[in-house]
Amino acid sequence: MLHTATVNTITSSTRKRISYDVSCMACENHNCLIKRNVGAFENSKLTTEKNNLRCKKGQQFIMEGAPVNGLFFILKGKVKVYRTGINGREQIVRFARAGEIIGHRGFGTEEYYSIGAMALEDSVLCYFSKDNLQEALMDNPKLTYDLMLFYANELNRSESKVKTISQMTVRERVIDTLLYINRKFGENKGFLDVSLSRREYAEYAGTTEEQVIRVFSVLKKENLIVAKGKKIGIVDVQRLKNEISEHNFYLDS
DNA sequence: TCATTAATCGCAC
DNA sequence: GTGCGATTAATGA
Repeated sequence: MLHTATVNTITSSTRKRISYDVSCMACENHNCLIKRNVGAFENSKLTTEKNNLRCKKGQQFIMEGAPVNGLFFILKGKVKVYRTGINGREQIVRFARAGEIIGHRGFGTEEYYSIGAMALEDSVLCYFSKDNLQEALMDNPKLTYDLMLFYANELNRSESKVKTISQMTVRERVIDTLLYINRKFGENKGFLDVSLSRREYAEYAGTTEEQVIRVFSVLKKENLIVAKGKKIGIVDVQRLKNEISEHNFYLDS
């Protein structure tokens, strides 16, 4: 009755919702834009009509070409955002962790998603309808400003990624990818705290799976990384950074 | 455990 | 650098 009383707007299919279907007020996720500004709109429709969505690992929750009705925030878990290229090859646009926004480029004038999104592990998402969010943005400059900062960052990163892909060698692109993953997800017990396939590294770096494998095994020999199956660990972040910054392409983002 | 799936390597282009 | 196929390792039901 207290904070399980959400739902009944968008999802017609009955999903099991146990915990995590929590109100924004009680939310623990302080990275979240909504949470950080929640005081301003305590009982607005934005928070009361929020939906929670549970995604299993590998589950796609945004389909390319689907109409945009709202935005997703990650409450818990990790997600990849990608675009399908010409020959069916995927290009991973970015990764996202708890507190980040998914599907924001579709916000505003665009009617359909130009990207797809998939959970990399079991995740919980918050879904806000476009209308409610628009209303909240109109009323809360602080929220709007925070969102703008987020957009600015994303734009900056995506611009530097263009440079990365067009001007760096494969080895450098793979290193750049590793550093990005490291910045984004951090590490745990010496390994990057996310489980990605070689193919996914390749899709982000803009190469093929084989190239990633080759670069990985070279880096292993040079004692720059360690690899145990899917788990990748960076031994010496600074040396990897140096290798890229020599070429002046490294941008912290 | 066994079957499926991913990682790796070698080789041709 | 890229792409294919065979071999080997890892994962999960």
